[in-house]
Amino acid sequence: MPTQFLNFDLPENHNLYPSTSLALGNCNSLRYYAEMASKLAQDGRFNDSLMIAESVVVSGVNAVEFADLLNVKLVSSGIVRLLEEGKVGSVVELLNGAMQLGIDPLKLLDRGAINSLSQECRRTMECGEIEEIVSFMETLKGCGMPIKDFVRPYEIIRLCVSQRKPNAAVRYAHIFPHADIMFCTIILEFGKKGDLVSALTVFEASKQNQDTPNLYIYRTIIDVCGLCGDYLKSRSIYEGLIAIKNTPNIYVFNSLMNVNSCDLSYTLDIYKQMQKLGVPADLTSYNILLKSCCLATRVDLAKEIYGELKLLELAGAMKLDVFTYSTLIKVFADAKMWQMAIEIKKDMLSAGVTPNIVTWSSLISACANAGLVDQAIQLFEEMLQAGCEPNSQCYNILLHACVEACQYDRAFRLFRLWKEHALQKDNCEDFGSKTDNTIDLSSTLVVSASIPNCTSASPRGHFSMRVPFRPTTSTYNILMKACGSDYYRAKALMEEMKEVGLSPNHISWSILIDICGGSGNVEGALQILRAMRDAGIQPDVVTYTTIIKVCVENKDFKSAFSLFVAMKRYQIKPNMVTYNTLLRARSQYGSLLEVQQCLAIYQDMRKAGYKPNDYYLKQLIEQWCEGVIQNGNQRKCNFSTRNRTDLGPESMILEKVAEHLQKDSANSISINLRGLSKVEARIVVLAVLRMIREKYTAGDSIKDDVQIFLGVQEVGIRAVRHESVVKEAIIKLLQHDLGLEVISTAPRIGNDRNQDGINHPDKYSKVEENAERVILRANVHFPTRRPVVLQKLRITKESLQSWLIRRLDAPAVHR
DNA sequence: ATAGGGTTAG
Repeated sequence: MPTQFLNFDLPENHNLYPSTSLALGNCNSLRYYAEMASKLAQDGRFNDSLMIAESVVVSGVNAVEFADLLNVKLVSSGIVRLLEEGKVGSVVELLNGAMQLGIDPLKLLDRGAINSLSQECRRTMECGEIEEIVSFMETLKGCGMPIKDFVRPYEIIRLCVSQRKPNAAVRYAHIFPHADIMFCTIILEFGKKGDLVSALTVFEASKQNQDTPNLYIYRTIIDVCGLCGDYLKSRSIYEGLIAIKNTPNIYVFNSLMNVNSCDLSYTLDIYKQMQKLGVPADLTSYNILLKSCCLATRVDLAKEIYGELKLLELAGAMKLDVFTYSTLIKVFADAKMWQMAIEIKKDMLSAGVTPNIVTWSSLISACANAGLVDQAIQLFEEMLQAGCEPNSQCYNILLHACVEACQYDRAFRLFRLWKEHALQKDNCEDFGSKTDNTIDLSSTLVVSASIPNCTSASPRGHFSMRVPFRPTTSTYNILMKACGSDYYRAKALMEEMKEVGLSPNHISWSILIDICGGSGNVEGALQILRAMRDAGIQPDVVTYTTIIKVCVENKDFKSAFSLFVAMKRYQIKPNMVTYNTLLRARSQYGSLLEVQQCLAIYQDMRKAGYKPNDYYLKQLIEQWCEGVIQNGNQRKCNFSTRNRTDLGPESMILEKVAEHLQKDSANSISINLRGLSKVEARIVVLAVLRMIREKYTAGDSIKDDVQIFLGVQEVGIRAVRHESVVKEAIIKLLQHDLGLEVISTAPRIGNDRNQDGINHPDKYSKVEENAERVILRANVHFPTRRPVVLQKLRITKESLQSWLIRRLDAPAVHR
């Protein structure tokens, strides 16, 4: 018997040894202890109450028998009181304690207590104490309470998601008998918030106590990868599934293909894998493949798939649906093949598939992309006649069609028409109820099918239908584009957007910048960029590219470059368009700094993984380098036509030039021509000379000879020949074209037919050539015995100096 | 349970 018992404030005549008396089978005693426990609970002394219960149970009494004798009202009032005092912990202990003794905690609770518990749940929820609420839920669930009635599971999940608490969410999921379903919901919710890290945490936790993977969860996390833009992650999740020798089902495959639809080759690969694993593709699989073709602009392949699908349909194995046809229409719409899109529509109708709003939108978009506004409007009317209600997106496509075709007035007329109808409707319904002058465009409007300016042969419809017209931010953005160069009109539209309760987004601001900058107002455009930031809208890569374009167009290269630096500081990754906009800034290079800046951008572009395939840039650099040779346009022209064929797309010339122009010219200059072709070597040498000239003009003196490394003899006769060709060309360039003094400072290898012969007797080279053959064979076993002979040229300091002075006397042509 | 349409920069 616990000694604490003695300290209790017990009623008179109590028996300190319940077990003894109970052993005597005294029913009254049991009733007595139950009452005592109840009273203690009423006073909030749960520990003591539990102690009695424990003793009773230990003495061999059935817990249920004892529980039946407890006074629910008393116990419940104690629970209510403690909850009011905020002592949730004690209540939890009581409930857990009862359970351990085999007493159903539900038997201790009346309606009032349950209400209090429910209130406590709500309070904890409102305080956002997610860990507490989950613990509480665990207890309540353990007691067999209907926790779903206390707090809706979705609320708890949302709280976990907003607080980024994946572990709490996992604990909560485990409360449910079918935790997997909860896991999916949770993963998806994290995904919708873009929190892939948390989603993955939940995913990993869900794998813990599972002998076989739940494919539903796998599918969900793959979808979430797509939602969060990390499609590569979805691949590793799929590989994880394959690694544990599990065959994914069609849902996993379809999701994986969908998430990776931006990569057609991968999608096709997965398609093949599923065939290999014996998972038959369904219509969704094919629809996703079509989507992937669409994204990859592979019209041919999409056609092929369509052909196969038609065969399958003929065989009765498939029934193409509205998704198939809509996607196909999109394929052709994007490819500007509007007739084909119309063909698909015919196919669809004859197959008995009804076009829906998406199909119609894609069809309208097909005409829009082809610049056929009348056709687009005709289709719009046809859609209305078919009883299909347009939505905002559809309106936007139509407006965009007008804008693309530069029919700005028409776009505004359509917009005004739709808006007026909305107002009419609004006035009819609650006339005079509006006190402010804001326009509620969210109501339904009546639109007549007869649209102004419709020159097509379409029937002037006398029907009208109820059409919801809700302009979106997109609608206004398109209209802002329709302002052409009218900056104030665009600005007014942005104001109107705010008045109707829409928020301008980064696109709206970018358009405004474009329009402002289009009129040559660089400073104004820069101001808008600042205003945008002040408004809390973060510029994106397009915003920056737009404003860089504005600067470039107005020859403000300094601002363009500093904007480029700024965007990188804001961790906005430039893309191909950004780089090209910057690199195409100049039609000719002047200063060394300009060239260095440009090459830095070029190198950055390469580092970012963009293919440097810019002939224009190469041409500019070559032009700049050639500028160092003054005499004769003839030679220059000659050269530029020749080198365009010589510099293949693989040429690393810009990289090489960049490398040399970055060198610190304060120290001695050296030029490394190893591995370069004749043409490339020429450009690099000229680039360095031009740099020297620029630096000299700026006040730097010539400190040393310029070293030119031609390469190391190591590859064999062929390489030697090639190198001597380069060497000859460079010597010719330096001596003949530029009048510089060149000294060859290394023992020559191979048959050099050059005339400069300062210190190379012919017999020496013969010996070397013979030695080469021998060494090549021996080299396999004794690599260290291979002689490494560096080919080197040197331009003397003195001749450079006199060259530079000559330069100054006769100013350069290319400036 | 999976899938589809609109707006910005070259």
